[in-house]
Amino acid sequence: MPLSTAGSARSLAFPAIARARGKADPMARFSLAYESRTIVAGKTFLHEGDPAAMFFTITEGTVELVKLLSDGRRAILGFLFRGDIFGFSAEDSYDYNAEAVTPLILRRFPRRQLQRMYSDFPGMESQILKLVSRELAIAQDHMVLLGRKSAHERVASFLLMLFHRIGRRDGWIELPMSRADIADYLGLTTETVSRVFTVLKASGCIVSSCSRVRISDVEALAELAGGVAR
Amino acid sequence: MPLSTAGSARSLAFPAIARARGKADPMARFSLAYESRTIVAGKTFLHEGDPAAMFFTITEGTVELVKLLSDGRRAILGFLFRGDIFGFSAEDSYDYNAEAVTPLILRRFPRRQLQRMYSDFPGMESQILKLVSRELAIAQDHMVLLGRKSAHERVASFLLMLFHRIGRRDGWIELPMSRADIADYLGLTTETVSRVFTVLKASGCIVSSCSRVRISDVEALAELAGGVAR
DNA sequence: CGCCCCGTTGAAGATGATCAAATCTTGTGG
DNA sequence: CCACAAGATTTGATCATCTTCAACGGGGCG
Repeated sequence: MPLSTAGSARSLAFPAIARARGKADPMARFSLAYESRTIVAGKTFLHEGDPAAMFFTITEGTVELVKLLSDGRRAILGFLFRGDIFGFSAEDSYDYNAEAVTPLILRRFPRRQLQRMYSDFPGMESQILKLVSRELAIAQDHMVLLGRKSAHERVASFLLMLFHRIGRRDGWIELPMSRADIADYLGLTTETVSRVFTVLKASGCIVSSCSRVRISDVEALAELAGGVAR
Repeated sequence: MPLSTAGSARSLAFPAIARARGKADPMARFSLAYESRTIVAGKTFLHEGDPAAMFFTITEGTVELVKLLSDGRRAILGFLFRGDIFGFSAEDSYDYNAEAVTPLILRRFPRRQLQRMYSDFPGMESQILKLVSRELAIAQDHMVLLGRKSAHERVASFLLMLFHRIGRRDGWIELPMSRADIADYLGLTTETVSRVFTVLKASGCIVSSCSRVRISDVEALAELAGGVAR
């Protein structure tokens, strides 16, 4: 059972689950609740305000978490990839939408079993806590980006993040999301994102067609991205 | 990692601790670790990258969590008030600075006792998890603000948040932080913050002197703040 | 084949930043 | 208690970045 999360969490969640699995009975019960589900690209399959009955892991595909303002402005809180887990909430209802960026295969679990899981599998709750904490750290970095970085820095940071998350060995990144999605994630417009891509290409930092990017000069890009102080 | 908080933390952290306290022995041991400490206004008392040995609760005063970019740009992740708790981390080191906005009285606790606390006091870890989850939800709202709201909307949202957190019965809010702090929190400049205050005053939404604000027209301000869609 | 959506590019405009200076606060010492 | 200095806030003028509005081209899919 794939419980994991952004990047490094993968290495944390799996051992916990594996350990849990060994203990047979309660986990077997839990496993029965597994439900694999496919979702077409573009579908909003989880709505803000809905009772938070399930949480999910991504078997295949890319998800985006979306918040909307009443006048239609859109903010993307984050992108999620294979192995990531989401749908937890302190509240009884979701507080964002989740959309399928690509066709999805998800597993979903009833949240009401969480409490039982916690007591049945000591260590489970710690794993979840670590997961959420990491999520928060990522959110904080993103706040710095949104509050203080220029358009160029935002796009550069985004590409480096993507490369780190889903970059392939040969250096290419497949972009599952549209320019509009990138813009809503970075607090920019599609036009600005597009223009920055053009500049980065012209300056030799990246090679890119529409849905693929290769970072050809990591240092230059990292320079552009503007790191945090230490 | 960061368990800081806002709003709801007050209602969570203290009861948890209080309940724990009742249980005598292990908690007594824990209590011995309590250490009250005063800190002068303006001091950075917790540094990004330092080993995360302690976590804190605020007995009196206001704290800000700060991230710096290498060129000096500053982002404030959040403000913390009496009763808030912070300094948790998924990592072994803090990943932000904490500064005293006002003179502080803090209690600090050794983080290495957390694990013991969790096992000694069932329910404790759940409280912490809830706290962090709430923190994350707040961070997500702030990302929407930073990514998609105008200067006016940001300031209006900020004032409403402050009123909700530390507003007094008579409607006045004491602003413990400077315009520069507000700017770094909202992703603006001090000049812009100041100008927006001026406009809000002129339009009759607020009454304000330098370090005090009264919201005279909550509806108008809420309108300006621009809520989330539902 | 043709349509439609997406991405790109161009031109003009607006919001907020930057630079500069005046005014107000606050804390200190006489 | 007052004067003064240092810092914070406000205001003004100008500028830059990014947005908005508009149009064009290309690729995928019916």
